[in-house]
Amino acid sequence: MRTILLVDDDPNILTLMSIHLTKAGYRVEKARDAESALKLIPCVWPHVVVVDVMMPGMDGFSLTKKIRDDFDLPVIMVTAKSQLEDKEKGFLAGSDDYVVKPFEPQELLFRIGAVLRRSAHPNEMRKQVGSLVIDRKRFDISNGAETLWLPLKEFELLALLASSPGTVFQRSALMERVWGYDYAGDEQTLSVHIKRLRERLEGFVSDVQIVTVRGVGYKLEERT
Amino acid sequence: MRTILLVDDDPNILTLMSIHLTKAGYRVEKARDAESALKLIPCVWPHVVVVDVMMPGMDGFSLTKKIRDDFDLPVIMVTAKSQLEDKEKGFLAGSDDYVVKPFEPQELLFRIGAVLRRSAHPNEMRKQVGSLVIDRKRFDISNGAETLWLPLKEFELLALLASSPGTVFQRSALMERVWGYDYAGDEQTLSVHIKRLRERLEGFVSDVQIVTVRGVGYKLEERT
DNA sequence: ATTAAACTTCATGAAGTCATCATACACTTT
DNA sequence: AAAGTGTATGATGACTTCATGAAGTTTAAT
Repeated sequence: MRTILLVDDDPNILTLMSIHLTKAGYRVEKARDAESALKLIPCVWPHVVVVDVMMPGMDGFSLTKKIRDDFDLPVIMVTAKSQLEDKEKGFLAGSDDYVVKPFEPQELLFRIGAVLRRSAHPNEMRKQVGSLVIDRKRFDISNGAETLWLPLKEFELLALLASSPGTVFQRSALMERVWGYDYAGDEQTLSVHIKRLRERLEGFVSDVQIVTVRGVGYKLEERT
Repeated sequence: MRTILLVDDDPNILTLMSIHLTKAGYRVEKARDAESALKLIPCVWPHVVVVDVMMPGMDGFSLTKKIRDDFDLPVIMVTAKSQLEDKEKGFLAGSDDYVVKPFEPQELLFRIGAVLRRSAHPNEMRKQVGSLVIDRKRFDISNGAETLWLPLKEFELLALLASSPGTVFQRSALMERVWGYDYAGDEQTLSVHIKRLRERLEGFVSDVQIVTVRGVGYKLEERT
């Protein structure tokens, strides 16, 4: 079952959309403002976030950007702002779709469907690779017998690599997604974190390892 | 560089959109109808297809469905049909976005950008020639039984040659695309890499080989 | 304020890739 | 057959890239 997080300051709209989405078979979570949405995301890990632009406090553009930067989840913006420059701001913030109010609830459903079809879900709550289980909700990993807590960066690195085991992630891509696209720090920072992560994994699981692909990046591989 | 395939029976619209897209840095291919679009796709492998709904012959809905089924490429539908049931047909056919005419060319650009950001580009990720499979995602090659890792340059060379088996690539073209258009190094560098690549392939696959075309370049050929 | 943990940066070294050169070979042309 | 051009091959040193250890900085908790 797929979870949608709705963010809108108008409780009527929230309820209305919620009804349609629930009827269509989605699990729906609601937030009245950006701040609570950001707090909610790590708990419910929605598959898509539907964001209203005009809200008190942090607006929809900033929220979208933050969701994309911090969680890399798909976002659909919903708003009465139909100006081209608003759409531009929306897509620049990282929105996957931009729906202008008023719209038919059905259309939102179609668009959610389209976004879900195309999206990888790098942030699944629980992901298993070999005997290694990465649990985003508890923010720890386990090997069946014991659980281990990892520092933030190492956890995110591992979670990202584990989102597609076997796939090589370019160093630049890892940096972008763990540190943010505009991070200007040392290239070697990544190497150091990979090293520490390896040290921790070594004593913890024996059937999963981080492999260096020289000139490209790293991948998480299941040893056979 | 990203390639967009435009499919529309109206040559004016085709030209207009083409100008905007080219200006935005995309490579643009055009087709006047569904049939020629389907023929063109395997040749140019676009990253996104922009499809007009109303066309003589096969319409946009059927074309979209076929593109999704046969090639799994992202599709953006563009049409004057603004009815909800048309949108439904569009999204059901597998469309990734649906833009109603008239629209600002800029908006199409934003939406193409959004779709590209989310798409996995399955065509570029895996390619098979004979028994040889080149996997860009895993950054390795396999012959059905075992997998082999290649150094960066060799892998890119092979991937490029394999993108169009049987086609001769000029030496200059290979250099340009693997080393960059502004590379000023030795001409023989390419020969050396081809040699190493051949050595590795020799023991690995028996039905595919790199053939020298004297005075021109190289091609990847399937031995029959 | 003190301390510990996490994170970043820096310096160094090892491993491996890559570019280059010299030379050998193959095909073409005269 | 000889000269000329284009490609193959082997060897080598320069260069990249990454791993690692350690020092320095930030952050958070006590």
